[in-house]
Amino acid sequence: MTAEENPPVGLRERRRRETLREVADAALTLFEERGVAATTVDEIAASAGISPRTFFRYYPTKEHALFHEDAEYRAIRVGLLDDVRGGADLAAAIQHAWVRLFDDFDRRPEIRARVLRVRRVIESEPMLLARAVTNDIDNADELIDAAVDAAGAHADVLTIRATVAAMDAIIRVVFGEWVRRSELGDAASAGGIYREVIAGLAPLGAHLSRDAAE
Amino acid sequence: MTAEENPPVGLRERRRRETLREVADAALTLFEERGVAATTVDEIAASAGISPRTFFRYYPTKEHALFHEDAEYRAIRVGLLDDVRGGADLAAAIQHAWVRLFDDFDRRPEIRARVLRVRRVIESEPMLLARAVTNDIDNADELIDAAVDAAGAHADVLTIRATVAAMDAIIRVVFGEWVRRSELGDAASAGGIYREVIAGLAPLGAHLSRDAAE
DNA sequence: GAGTACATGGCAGTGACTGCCAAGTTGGCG
DNA sequence: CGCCAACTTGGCAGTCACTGCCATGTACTC
Repeated sequence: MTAEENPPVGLRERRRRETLREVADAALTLFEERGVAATTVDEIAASAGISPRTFFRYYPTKEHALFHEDAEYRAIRVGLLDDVRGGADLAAAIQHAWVRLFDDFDRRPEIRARVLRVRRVIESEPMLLARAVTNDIDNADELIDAAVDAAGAHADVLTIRATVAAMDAIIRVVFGEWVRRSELGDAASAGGIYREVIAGLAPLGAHLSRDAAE
Repeated sequence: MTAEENPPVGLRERRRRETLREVADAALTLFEERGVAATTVDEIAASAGISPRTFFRYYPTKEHALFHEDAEYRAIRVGLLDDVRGGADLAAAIQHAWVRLFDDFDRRPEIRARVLRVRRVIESEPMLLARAVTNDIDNADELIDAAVDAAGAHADVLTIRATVAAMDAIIRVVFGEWVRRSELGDAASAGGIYREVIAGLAPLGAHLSRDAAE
């Protein structure tokens, strides 16, 4: 008996996931080849072997097909939520989650390669960057709720929001730089870039803690 | 002779600016009344007294009509660019520019009211929030270039990028909180919220400068 | 006052996305 | 096995955002 996830995986569900993935791959490839604007939903659907009407039952917009969340990504996110709900320091937990993902990139080239392809397309079109940001915002809301719950009655929601927003912004910069360097042929490590950014931000950090003391 | 801007303001240009503004107002009002998705370009155009075809000669998408940049805003941005090009500390200059704008809000209720209306609509639709972020990113590029120029040969572009991104993220949180509180009937001051956020971020700042020292 | 550059509006076309309906599949159950 | 119910798919028609093209008007130039 091949071990599958236990209860909620019927045969239908597995097919659905396969199709989801195939459509995402088709979209990614076409986006890379001819750009996002020049790719029609009809083409993506044809390339994935489904009708255009069905495409929209899998993804609400053509851009969404690019943001198919792979398993590793999801695992990291769930782990982060657990940590935070368990009372971990918010900023440290976020940092830990991303560093873990970045380390994964260095260890597993096939994951690294796919994420890099996706991020490269994202950086190439402002529209996609916008969608990526809305994704970040959605995820952030979940994280903020978790942190608020963990902090209990005396939760400082505003600070929690600001912390998450700042960390997200930093991560976006890391991805941007990662793509930029890789396009220059530099096989940069995302984790390395992250550490560079943190180091560079030390003066700003000092500035922040000083300002508050006034 | 009424003092106008000197060289590049013909009669045509003035009309254009008026129309730009009228269209933006029409869009804002309709968005507030019935939501962004439920408002068609035809309605906005009709309400502003132009044809739909002409609408697209003023704004590339219906969302863009919301992001009409008013004079105060532009003045602040230009001032910031000058400061940075003049060699001012980047984070301090950004902070200074925003605080100046926030103080303007407290002093001039009509500006405050309009910005608040716009931000309220923005916060109500994730897509608009995303557009706002991409706008910020575009403006950021200009600012980053200025900072890089000012720093000369030994400019640390990555740190500059990260600094600007982090500050932008913080400002977005401020606007979000400002809208949230104002919807609760609380006539909050954006400047006050900014100071609250900075104070709350002190531990994160300390965290950042400590991490870098490791 | 004529000529030119530009702004406007209409028209037709493409492409994203939705609701609706008909046909095919799948899964459960007697 | 056979049958019903639930679900999935694809086609069709419709709305709306947005674009290129062209004819007509309006503003600046000399």
